[in-house]
Amino acid sequence: MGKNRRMKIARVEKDLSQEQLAAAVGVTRQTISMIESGRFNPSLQLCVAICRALDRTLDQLFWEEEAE
Amino acid sequence: MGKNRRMKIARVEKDLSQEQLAAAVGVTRQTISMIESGRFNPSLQLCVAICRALDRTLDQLFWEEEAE
DNA sequence: ATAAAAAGTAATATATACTTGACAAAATGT
DNA sequence: ACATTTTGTCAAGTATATATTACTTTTTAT
Repeated sequence: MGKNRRMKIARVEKDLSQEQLAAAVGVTRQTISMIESGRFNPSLQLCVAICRALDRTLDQLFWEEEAE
Repeated sequence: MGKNRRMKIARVEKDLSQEQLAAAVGVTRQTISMIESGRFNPSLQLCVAICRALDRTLDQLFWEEEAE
């Protein structure tokens, strides 16, 4: 569970503050903050809601290919 | 939150029982059962673990395009 | 340099994911 | 038809995601 830079970038590209994104997906600002800073494990539903708000898919924001 | 048929299909294609998949990802059989039958909201980490065990990505198992 | 907005973080509380144990129903193999 | 494996489901417990409130630090704008 590292930082989620992709999510932060997607949010900034959409010109949303953490608070605005939080309101859009129905959680608090703190929850968004902790997800971006990678120090917890959101539910699938929340991930999907974030993806829809930011016009991305799960793979684009939350999937990491493994090194080989 | 409907049934997750894609996950079940991917599991069967890999010839794994719910119990084997559960062991592979470190949860109980009941948890896998409830995810497949769509009556709860797994964590991102668990979704990722399931994807890795089944050689799929998040989009392949857990993303649904919206109708337009 | 100052003010305002945005973001990090901490403590306590609550909702819910997930476990454990157990039993029944359904599926599969012989 | 029977035995075995797999799956569905329930009740009660534990762990953790998320809320709430509040304070501090950083960023952005004037």
